[in-house]
Amino acid sequence: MAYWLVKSEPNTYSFEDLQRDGRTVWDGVRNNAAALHLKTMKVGDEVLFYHSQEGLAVVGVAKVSKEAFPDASDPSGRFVAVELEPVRPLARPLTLAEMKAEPALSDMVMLRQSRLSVSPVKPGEWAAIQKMAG
DNA sequence: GCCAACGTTGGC
DNA sequence: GCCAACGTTGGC
Repeated sequence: MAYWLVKSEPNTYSFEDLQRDGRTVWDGVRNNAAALHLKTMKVGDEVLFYHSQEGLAVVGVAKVSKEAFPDASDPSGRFVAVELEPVRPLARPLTLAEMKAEPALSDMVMLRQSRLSVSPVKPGEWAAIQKMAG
C-alpha cells in the first residue's frame, strides 16, 4: 500500500466534483515522471487530492480504484490513466504554506518539484499530513 | 500577469 | 548527442 498526491485545478476538476461523480478517470497526464508514478499505483493506494492555482491546499483523500491503462485521450499511446474514487474530505484543508512550514514535510516531492502533477508521498509524510489536518 | 522550474523539440 | 529555443505548469 502506497501513498500519492495528485494536483488538479479546481476550476477544471475539484474534489467536490470527484465526490459528486463517485469515481473519475485520471487522464491527461503528459509528463514521463508523473506517468511512471501512475503506472506504479495499485488498487487501494491512497491519494491526497491537491487544488492548484486556486485554493493551494490538500482538500481530500481519494483511492486508486483501477490501475494504469492506456489514456484514451493520448493519440501517441505513450501515456496512461488510472481511476480514482473519493474517500473523504480532510477535516480542514491543509494549505501549501502550512506544508512548506512543516519540517516533517521538507523533503516532500511535491514541494521540491512544484510542477510535477503526480508524486509519491512517504508514510511519515502521510501521517504528518493527517495529523495536521485533524 | 510575471517568472522560475523544467520538460521537450529540433537544428547542428 | 548536445544544447538553445520554446512551451507548460504553478506559485506569487
